[in-house]
Amino acid sequence: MAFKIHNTQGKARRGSFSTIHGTIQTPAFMNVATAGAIKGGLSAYDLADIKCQVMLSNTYHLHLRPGDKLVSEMGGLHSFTGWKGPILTDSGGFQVFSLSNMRRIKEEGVYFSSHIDGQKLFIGPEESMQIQSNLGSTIAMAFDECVENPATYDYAKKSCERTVRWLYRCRDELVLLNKKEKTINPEQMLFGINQGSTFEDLRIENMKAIAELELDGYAIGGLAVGESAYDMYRIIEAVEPFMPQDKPRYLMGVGTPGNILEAVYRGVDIFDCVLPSRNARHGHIFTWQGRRNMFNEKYATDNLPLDPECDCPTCRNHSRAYIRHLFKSGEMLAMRLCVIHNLYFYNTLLQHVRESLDDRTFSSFHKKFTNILDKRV
RNA sequence: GGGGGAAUUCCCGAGCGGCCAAAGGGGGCAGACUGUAAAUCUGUUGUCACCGACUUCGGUGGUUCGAAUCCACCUUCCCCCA
Repeated sequence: MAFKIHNTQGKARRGSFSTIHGTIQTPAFMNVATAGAIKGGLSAYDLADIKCQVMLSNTYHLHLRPGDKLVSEMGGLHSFTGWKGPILTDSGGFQVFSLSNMRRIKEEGVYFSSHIDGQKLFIGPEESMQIQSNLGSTIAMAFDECVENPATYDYAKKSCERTVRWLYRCRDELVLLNKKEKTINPEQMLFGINQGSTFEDLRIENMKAIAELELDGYAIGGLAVGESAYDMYRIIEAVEPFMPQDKPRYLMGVGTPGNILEAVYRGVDIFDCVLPSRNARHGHIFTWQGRRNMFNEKYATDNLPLDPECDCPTCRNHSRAYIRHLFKSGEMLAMRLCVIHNLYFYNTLLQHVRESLDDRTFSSFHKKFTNILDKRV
């Protein structure tokens, strides 16, 4: 079995997930590299320095540019980017949400107008699987609709039933693709995605339906799209009992350090989020004392590292005053240094979560940090 | 020596009698960002007793009900001719 649970504390699970590109220790954070690179100027050779276990890339974006066929010709995403570890590719389902004003959803799939040049393109379940197969990622995500919030009950129900039909098509297509001769990763795995907006009964019904497919893992999608943290935790709690125990559970797009601790506490194993990298580029950093905005005047003559409790390459070498100056001067190094710090922080946070589960101190770790990490200092 | 032009809020720069505490940019200060159309976006930036009042547009003095805007002189800077 690919996924193994080492021990649990309450709902929280300490596990490992083996893939042909290496074993992922869970709970884990996946580092977002939408177009095949972590924004802010990080190369694959930087990923070890930020303790990255898994890289995440995007089907829609790589299909548009440079094209999945080209990536395939270049030997697949691993060869193309130089990252040899596990890669998860998101299916394009999030773009159904984020690019909602330039697409139309039909039963067969989604018609997009390219956000780059307006060109018409179609992505359905089969297309998404074909693209992800060409990319050769470790884990492919099912093509879904990330439903916007708030949604009506009727729309959420219709959408999530369609997403289930799409899931069957994704599964069937991937079985075929994995058997093809020139397939880059013949062992590409598939995760299904739970939807149902903020309606507990829809979420549960949907989870039961997709669990029948016995996929490699299960994700909770459609959260952190504007609903309250209370609703997010409520939905996780509602769905969790119906998620297979022996498969990794991935909460898509979440979240703040506090969100992640709360979700681990409720039984989630894997996360990804653009917050640490995007905020870093905007000068906002995460530390063990809370969040900081490096643009703030108070850091102008502050000679301490970003986080005195951090030993990332940035904190080992540079002061807050210097990094503030780099931002003020428009130096791209500012972004790179802060992205390195924030991702190191997230990956280290999850490492501490794992260690606390190993020695059964997660509950006090959770209690100690869940509130302070999201606060501003 | 002669002729012409210009001085605006931290900076650049609009404004050419009332709708001007004064466009726009820059800079400053602050906020947002959750499966990345984001090195982006938003707010704010004379003072205060801040739904109102007060002091600002090189200086001084005028014209006018009313002036950053018109007139006179002064100061400084720029350009052209000698």
